[in-house]
Amino acid sequence: MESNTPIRRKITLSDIAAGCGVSRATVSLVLRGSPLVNRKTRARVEEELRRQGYVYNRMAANLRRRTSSGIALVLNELANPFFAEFAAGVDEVVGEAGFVTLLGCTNESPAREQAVLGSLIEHGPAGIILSPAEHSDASQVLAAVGAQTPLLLFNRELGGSLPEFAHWDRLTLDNQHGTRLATEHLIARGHRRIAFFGGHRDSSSCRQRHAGYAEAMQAAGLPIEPHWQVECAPTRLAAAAQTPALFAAAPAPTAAVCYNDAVALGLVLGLNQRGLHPGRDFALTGFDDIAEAQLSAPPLTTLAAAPRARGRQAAELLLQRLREPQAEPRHTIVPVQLVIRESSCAPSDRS
Amino acid sequence: MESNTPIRRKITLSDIAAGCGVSRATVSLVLRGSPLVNRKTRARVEEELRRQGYVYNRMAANLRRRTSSGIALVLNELANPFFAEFAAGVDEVVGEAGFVTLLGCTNESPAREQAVLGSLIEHGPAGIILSPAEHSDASQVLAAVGAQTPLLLFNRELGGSLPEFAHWDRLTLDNQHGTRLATEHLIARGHRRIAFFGGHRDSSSCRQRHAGYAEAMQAAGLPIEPHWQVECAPTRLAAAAQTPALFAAAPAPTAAVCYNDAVALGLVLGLNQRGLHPGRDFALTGFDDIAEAQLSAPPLTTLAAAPRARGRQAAELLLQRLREPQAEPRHTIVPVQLVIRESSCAPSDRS
DNA sequence: CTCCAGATTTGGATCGTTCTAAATCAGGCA
DNA sequence: TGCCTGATTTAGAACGATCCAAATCTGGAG
Repeated sequence: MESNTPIRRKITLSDIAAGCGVSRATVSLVLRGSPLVNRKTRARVEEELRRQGYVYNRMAANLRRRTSSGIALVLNELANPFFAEFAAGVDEVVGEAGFVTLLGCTNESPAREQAVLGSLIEHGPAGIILSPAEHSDASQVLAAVGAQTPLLLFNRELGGSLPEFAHWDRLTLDNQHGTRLATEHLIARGHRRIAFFGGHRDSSSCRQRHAGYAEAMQAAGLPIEPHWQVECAPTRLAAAAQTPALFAAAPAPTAAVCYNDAVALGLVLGLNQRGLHPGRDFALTGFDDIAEAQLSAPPLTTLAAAPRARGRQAAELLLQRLREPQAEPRHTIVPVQLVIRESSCAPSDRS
Repeated sequence: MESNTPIRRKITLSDIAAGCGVSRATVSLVLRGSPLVNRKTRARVEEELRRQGYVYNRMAANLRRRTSSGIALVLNELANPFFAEFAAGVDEVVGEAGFVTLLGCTNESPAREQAVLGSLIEHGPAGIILSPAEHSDASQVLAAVGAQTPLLLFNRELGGSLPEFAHWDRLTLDNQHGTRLATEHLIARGHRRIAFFGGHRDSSSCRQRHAGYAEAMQAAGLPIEPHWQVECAPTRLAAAAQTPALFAAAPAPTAAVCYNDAVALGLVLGLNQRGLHPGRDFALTGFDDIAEAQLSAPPLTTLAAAPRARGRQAAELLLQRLREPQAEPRHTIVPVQLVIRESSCAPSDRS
C-alpha cells in the first residue's frame, strides 16, 4: 500500500534556524517566548515556524531539562464517578498549564500502585497526584517515586510513617466537620437517636467522619448506643445487608449518618426491604454528593465535595509546589457543604 | 530547609557500565532483554542495576527512538461513567503492555480537541485513541495529529471526509441494531406510540440509534409523530428540561427509546415532575448500561456496551496496529446487549 | 572617533539512551 | 598454528532541544 503524502523528515529547530538565518538557540528562545529576542527577529522566526509546519519535540526538551512536562495522576479507582470527575478537573488545569496528564489506575491494589508508580516515574513527571490505594504504605510509595519528585496526596492518608524528608503536600476533605454538620442537621430536625452507619473504622476517612458524628452527639448531650455504630464495606450491597444490625436491639435509631453516598443508597435499599420508607419513617444522610444522590428516591441529603473543583485544586496545589519547591509542605483541608434534600426528614410517628 | 537525604546524581547507563566493566551498549541490551548478551554478563549487569538502584530514563530513550512509550487517550467527556470505565479499561491494557496513558479531555469542544491533540502530539505518542467531540472534523484532526501516528477512532464518526491516506482504525458500537432491539422489545410489550428521546441528530451515534428505532417502528407498521422525536444534549439536566416536549401534542407516547442512559435518567426526573411514574405509567429504555442504570428507580432497561471491555479492546486494537503498521485499516463494530429491567413496563391504563 | 552599557545573538557542550557497523572472542577444524 | 564462524561486545555518532558563557551589535556619551 502506497501513501500518497511524501514522508517528509521531521522539521527540527535547525531547519527553522537555517530557514531564516538565525541560530538554533534563538529559535529556541522564540519558542519559549523569551523576552530576550528582538521583535523583528521573533516575527521572522514565527513566520518560518508556520511556513515549515514545525511541531515542537517535547521528548528532546524533556531529556535536556531532566524532567518531562507530564503530571502523573494515580488513582485508586477511576470507575467511581467521584474520581472520574476529579480526574477531569485535574486534566483541565494540567492542560491549561501546558502539561499533560499521565494516567495510572491502581484498582485499590497496593501492588499495582507500586507497578504504576514505577512505570510513571520512568517518564520523569514534573509532579505526581496520588490518591492512594487502601493499605498503601508511605515507605513503599517513597521507594517507588524517590524523594525528588513533588507529590500531592489526595483524599486518604498513607499507612506507615512518612520519612520526614519527604515533604509531601496533602489535600483532604474536612470529613469530621462534614459529618458534624450532618448530625447537627438531623438533631435540629428533632432526632435524638442517631446512628453512624458504614465504612471501615481502620480507614482514616471513616475515623474522621465518625469523630464528627460523635462530637455533635456529645455536644447535644445525646447518648450513643453501641448497636448504632455499624461497620461495613463502603458499597451499596454491604450496606443493604448490614441494615438489620441497626434494629437488632432497642432503642432503634430514627436516623443515620452514613459513611458515604454509596452506603446511604444501600441503606435506602435495606430500609425498603424492612418496609420502612426512607425520607419519611427514617432519616439519613450521605457523603460525597455523587450524581446519583440527587436522583435517588428519596433524594439524598449529603455533603458535597465538588470533585471536579477538588481536581482543579489538586492540580493547582501541585503546580504551586513546582513553582516553589522549597516551601513548607501544605496540608489543605477543604470544607464540604451540607446539601439538604428529602432524605433527612423529621422523625415520624412510625419511627 | 535542609533535606537529610543526599541528593545523589541520577544513576545512568554509564554508571552501571563502569560499575561492572562493560560498555553502555551492553547494559542497554540487557535492559531491553536482548538475547544477544551472554547469560553470565546479563546476570552481572542485572546485579549492578539493583545494587545502584538504577531507574530507566524513558525520556532519553524516547528521544532516540523518535516515539515515546505513551498512548494518548483523548475523550470527549470523562465525567460520564461510560467513558470513565472505558478509560480504566484502556489504561489497564496500555499499562500491561509497558506503555503509559496520556490523558486528554475535550469536553465536547472541537476547539479544545485541537488544542489537546496538538499538545499530546508534541510528546510523540506511539498511538492515539480518540473519542471525538461532537462536530469534530476529520481534516482538522488529521492536521493536528499528522499522518504518521496511528489513531483509533472510538464511538463516533468524524465529520467531513477522511483523506484516503489516513488509514485510521475504528471501533464503534452497533448503535442501530441496539435501538432496534430496544424498540422491538417495547413493541412486544404492547406499546404502539413510542418516542425517540434525546441526543443531537448531527452526531453519528445519535443518527444510527435513531435509525434503529425508525427501522423497528417501520417494520412493525407503526407511525412516528414528529413531536415524538425530541433532541437535546445528552445530559440528565437537558433531558429533564426537554421532557414536556414529548407531551406537547396529542397523541402522547406511552414509551420512549432514549439516546443513552444519562438522557433516560433525566427523562425519569422529568416524568416524576409531571406526576408520571416511570416504569408504571410510562416505559423507557436507555443505552450504555452505566452503573446507575440498575440502581435507579425504576431500574433501567438498557443496552449494555461493557465500557471497560471496550476500553481494553480499543487498546488492544491499537497495540495490534503498532505491531503491523501496514495492515489494512479495520472497522470493528461491537454488538450490544439488551438488558431488560423494570423501566420497560407494559402500557398502563393511565398512559 | 572611541568606549561602554545594554540588548541580542550564538557556538558548542550536554541530557541519557539507542543504533550501526565494526571489533573482539571462543572454539572447531584443517 | 592459522583460519573461519558464530556469538558477544563495543566505540561513537545520532536523537533535537536547552543551557551557558562568550561574542556581537546598537546607539549615545565623552
